[in-house]
Amino acid sequence: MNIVEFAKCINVSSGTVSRALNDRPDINPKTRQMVLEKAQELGFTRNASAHQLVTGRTFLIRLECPYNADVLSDRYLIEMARALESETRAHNYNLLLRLGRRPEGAETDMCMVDGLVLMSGPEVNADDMKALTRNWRTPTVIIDGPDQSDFPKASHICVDTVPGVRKALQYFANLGHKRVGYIGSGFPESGIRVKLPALMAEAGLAWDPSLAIEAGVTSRDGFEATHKLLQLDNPPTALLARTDVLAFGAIEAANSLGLSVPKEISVIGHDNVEIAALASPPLTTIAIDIPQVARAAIRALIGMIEDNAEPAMEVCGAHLVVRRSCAPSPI
Amino acid sequence: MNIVEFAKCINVSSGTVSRALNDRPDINPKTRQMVLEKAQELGFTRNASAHQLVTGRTFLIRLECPYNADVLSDRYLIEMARALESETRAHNYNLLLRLGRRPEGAETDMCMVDGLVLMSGPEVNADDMKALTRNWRTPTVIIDGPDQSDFPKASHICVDTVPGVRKALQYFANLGHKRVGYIGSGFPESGIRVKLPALMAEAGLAWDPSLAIEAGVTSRDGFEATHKLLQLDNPPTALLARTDVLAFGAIEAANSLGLSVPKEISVIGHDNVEIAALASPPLTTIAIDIPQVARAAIRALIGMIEDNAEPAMEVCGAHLVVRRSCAPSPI
DNA sequence: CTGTTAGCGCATTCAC
DNA sequence: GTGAATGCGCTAACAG
Repeated sequence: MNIVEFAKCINVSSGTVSRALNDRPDINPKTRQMVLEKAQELGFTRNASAHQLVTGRTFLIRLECPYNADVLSDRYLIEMARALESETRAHNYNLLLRLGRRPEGAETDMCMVDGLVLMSGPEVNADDMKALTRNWRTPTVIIDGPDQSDFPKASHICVDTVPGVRKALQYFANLGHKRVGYIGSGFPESGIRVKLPALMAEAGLAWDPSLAIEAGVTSRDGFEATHKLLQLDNPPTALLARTDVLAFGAIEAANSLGLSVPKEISVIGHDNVEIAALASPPLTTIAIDIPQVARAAIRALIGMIEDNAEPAMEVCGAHLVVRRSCAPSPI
Repeated sequence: MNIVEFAKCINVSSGTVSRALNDRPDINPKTRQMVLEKAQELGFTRNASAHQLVTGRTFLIRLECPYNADVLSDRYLIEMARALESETRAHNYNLLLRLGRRPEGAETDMCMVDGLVLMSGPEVNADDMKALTRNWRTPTVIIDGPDQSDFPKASHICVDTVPGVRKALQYFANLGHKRVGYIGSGFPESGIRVKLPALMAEAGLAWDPSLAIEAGVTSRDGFEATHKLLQLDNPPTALLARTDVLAFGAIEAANSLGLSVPKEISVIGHDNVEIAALASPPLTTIAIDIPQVARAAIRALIGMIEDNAEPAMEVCGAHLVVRRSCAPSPI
């Protein structure tokens, strides 16, 4: 049933139906009410394509993740998708999902969107971005790291882990720890590693380079790094790991040396991986407030779409999820 | 630029352009070639909404996950979304994402789709399904467990974990294990628990009910259950856990009793959680072949959409991902 | 406030 | 093989 048939059924014109459906002011409230009720009753739904054609709006937002996420970012991805979806839905938009790199060229896209959410990632460069946005003709928000790429036409939501690290170190300091070890990965580019001395100082902690050690990615790597660390003459009493997986390895290493976590040694991870809460002990970890990021992103995007707002820029800092892997310093 | 303007630019009629774009036979191949090249050159893209209006097709498929996944199914969800997205894209469709339960009523959906992929889940009932599909007017494929719900108008892809359990037990048997323990959760509804005696027999393993023990969901629960199991007079040499998280607890428990995995005790998990590959030892686990499920689902769905095919039904069994948490029986 | 009507951009007849 | 004309279902502008 189309709008004119439906209008005939209920003895009004198609114009009136359209006004009711679109919540226009120039209609008698009682008429609107009646139309809406009848629509429900007779199961009339307007044809979305025709609506789109004439308004030029699709109420579609596309989420692009143009990289092949490694296992560790899966959690981040699904949580982000979940948050973005619920946020777009709250604004009556639908979320289109596109994962992974696109084969070059061949973009016969049977689908127009009102806005774009671009997740930036390690393997994504400026040209990719430009291609994805078709030269920024569509309102776009980019979710990326603190070193924001320079795309003046797009909104930016920057997720910055440094505040989380800051809180973790402060937390250690408050628990009386003096010697804090760091198990990193990807030295030297790893942004955190270079900022560590300053962050330690900020928390009132002494900085000892021999306590910062590079590991790989598996829990075994964390295990081995921790083994070395704990066999130092003056070992750390607290450990900050670059990822939760490394942290799990660290806990294992401590246990294998007869040290219990958190009583004798405290551990903080990073990522808030799904298992972290279910591990024993439940892992304290640095986490990004994903719903907050999603909220900021969609707010900025819809501002651009609906109110022609200027590109916005917002920074979302990580925080600390306190569970049970930390305790006061034994020393 | 619309189709008629573009046509004028290149001195043909809009009809010809349309024929070229839609790959119709009744056009001179050279003309088609020319039109396509010019379109590329001038950056002409046809308006998707108008195309949709006139053809009634949107090339949109919606993925519905009408339950609030617990952390453990996140991995399953993201992997499934990834696989479905890549599969739909291969067929030139776009994937629309909808997660979580919908607020009842209020379905003013600004969006028409050609097909629906419904992930069934623990909290989903028949009425939910019916509401989501608008009484099965849209081609639908349901991805659910082996106890398929009876929706004759929809295609079904059933994921069945039993074959995975079968392979795990067979694997244990081949390694010479005689006493295999089971750490479950959610007794007695847990389908696997009731089938266990038969499956054990099938693998040539003796069935001892005292070796099947119920645990909760955290790794601590797995730890405690395993502790009990290993202090039996005649303890198992191999352990099958209902989830990877329980398996991690089991490994910890074994270690704490001075037993090394896999040398002295073998462990198999279930879910292929992201950390499983990065743990030490890397965990052997029962996993679903998600890309296979996605392929089957999209194939069935597109058959219904494009060829008016009958609802299909396919079963996808789980398999075993062998890593390094199992070894020959020490006894 | 409501009915009438002219497009929106495209695919698809029908003529040629 | 190609061009011209009709209609898809809706919104918005105009007339009453």
